[in-house]
Amino acid sequence: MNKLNVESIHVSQDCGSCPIKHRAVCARCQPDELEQLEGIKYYRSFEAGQTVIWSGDRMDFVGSVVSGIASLTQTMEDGRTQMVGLLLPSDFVGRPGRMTAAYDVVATTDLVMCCFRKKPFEQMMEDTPHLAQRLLEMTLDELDAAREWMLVLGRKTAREKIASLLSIIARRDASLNLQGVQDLLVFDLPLTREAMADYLGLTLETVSRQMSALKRDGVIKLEGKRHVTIPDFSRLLNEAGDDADGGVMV
Amino acid sequence: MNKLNVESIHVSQDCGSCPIKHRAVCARCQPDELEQLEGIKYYRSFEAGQTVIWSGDRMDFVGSVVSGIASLTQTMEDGRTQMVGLLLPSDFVGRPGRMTAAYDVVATTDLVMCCFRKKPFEQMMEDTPHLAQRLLEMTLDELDAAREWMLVLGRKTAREKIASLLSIIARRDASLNLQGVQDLLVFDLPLTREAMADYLGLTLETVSRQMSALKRDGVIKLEGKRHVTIPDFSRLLNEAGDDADGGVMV
DNA sequence: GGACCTCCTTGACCCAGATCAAGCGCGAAC
DNA sequence: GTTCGCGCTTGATCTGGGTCAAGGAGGTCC
Repeated sequence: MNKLNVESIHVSQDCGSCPIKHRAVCARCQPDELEQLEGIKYYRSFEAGQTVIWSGDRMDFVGSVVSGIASLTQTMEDGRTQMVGLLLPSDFVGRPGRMTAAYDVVATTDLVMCCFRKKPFEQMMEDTPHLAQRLLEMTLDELDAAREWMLVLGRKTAREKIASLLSIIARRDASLNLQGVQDLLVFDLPLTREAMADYLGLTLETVSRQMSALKRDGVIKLEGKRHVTIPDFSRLLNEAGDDADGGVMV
Repeated sequence: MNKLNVESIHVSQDCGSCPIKHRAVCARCQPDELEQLEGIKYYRSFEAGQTVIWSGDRMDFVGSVVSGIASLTQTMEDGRTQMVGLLLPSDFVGRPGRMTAAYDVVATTDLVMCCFRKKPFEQMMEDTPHLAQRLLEMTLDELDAAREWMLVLGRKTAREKIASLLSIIARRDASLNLQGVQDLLVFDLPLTREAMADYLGLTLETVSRQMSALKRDGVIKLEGKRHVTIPDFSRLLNEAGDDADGGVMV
């Protein structure tokens, strides 16, 4: 797992065969606009655990996650940390018009990013409305997700927090694999217990205990530490404190 | 305080003299675009405590807060509530392209909004890049604020949470009154203890106790329940767990 | 004046989750 | 094989903030 993933380095240079072309910032672009983008783009790969950029660093690119998962993290002076975003394939990194990174960006799994040089990207934003329109849409979605997460952080119990996180990962995983949310869901957790704790505002011990409790109660099944099976998704949603009505896909 | 505020109903119909014209969605619009906006806009006033719109309701307008404060709130089935946004003058309400409201919007103080009919506003968004550009900028700012708040909710102690909220209100109040953040700041809290608790993920008892503690320790002074004096802003920032370096204005 | 709000404060007690600590499982390095 | 070390689990104990309960301050209405 720690040796370099060769496949992820020799990535497609061609937007036409890009796996995220339907959901990324460039999703609305016309062929000529894509061509323009190809001229300012380049790929970067990171191994799990590597830091993509530190908060406060000068940032001369923006980009999309092509494969793998990255996390946005904030850290207080005394070391307390809070994850404030989970970046999945097609998610956008960086902010046009801003010089420096506002958060630490860390590769949670092996990661491939499609980066655009910031200056020309900003210029294109002004010229081609398609880019800005799509970015607005994506930013509004992220804002909704952040607000959803504020409810989790502010008002949910530890058990509900874990169930919320699992249901989000399960739902997204199902949507990546192009299948609806069925009753039976199987996936691998892409996060360590510590990363889960940082996302949920808990300690890793509490995460571990609640995972054990959900397993004991039959809400989830665990093989090893990471392989999760969810026998009844609406049960999980119930545990998360959400309405159990919707297995609605995003 | 509960009787209708007549002044706030007879509001300006003229964008030229609008108090938020430099910061609202329309800030980038050209004179002809403003004229077009004037054609689809109307004002609405609300008394403190009134609900502007309920989550899930059909929403056929978007708009800006002109004066007063509104809050975005999420509620769980069992009644637990979390405030997920504090809307100040110039802040935008609603999401173009979405049919229904995602959150409860409540007037925290007496409130005046400048509303645009949604359909024609969406059309204008497509036609005039200035609107979409400004909205993107504002949405990115809100996303940053939401992420900042995730750190507060997930990792800060009750005392730090209160200090964080007070510093945010103090800073914004200073910026509204067009004065920098000085050492001595005075303002009226626009929130009840309960609203503060809903924002901070605490109970109102804890809010009250921590306010008393901060007063006892000389971090703040209180006259009545709402009138706050901050004798040393950097001290407050310290209590909030933030770097005490910056009295930087936004 | 008194009655009755609403908003807030304070005290006593309790519990969910943090903290501190020990140890397990498993893959990598030697 | 043995020895690391990392990620994780589990137990014992502590504590910050929740819960329950009583009452105060100040405003409005009669």
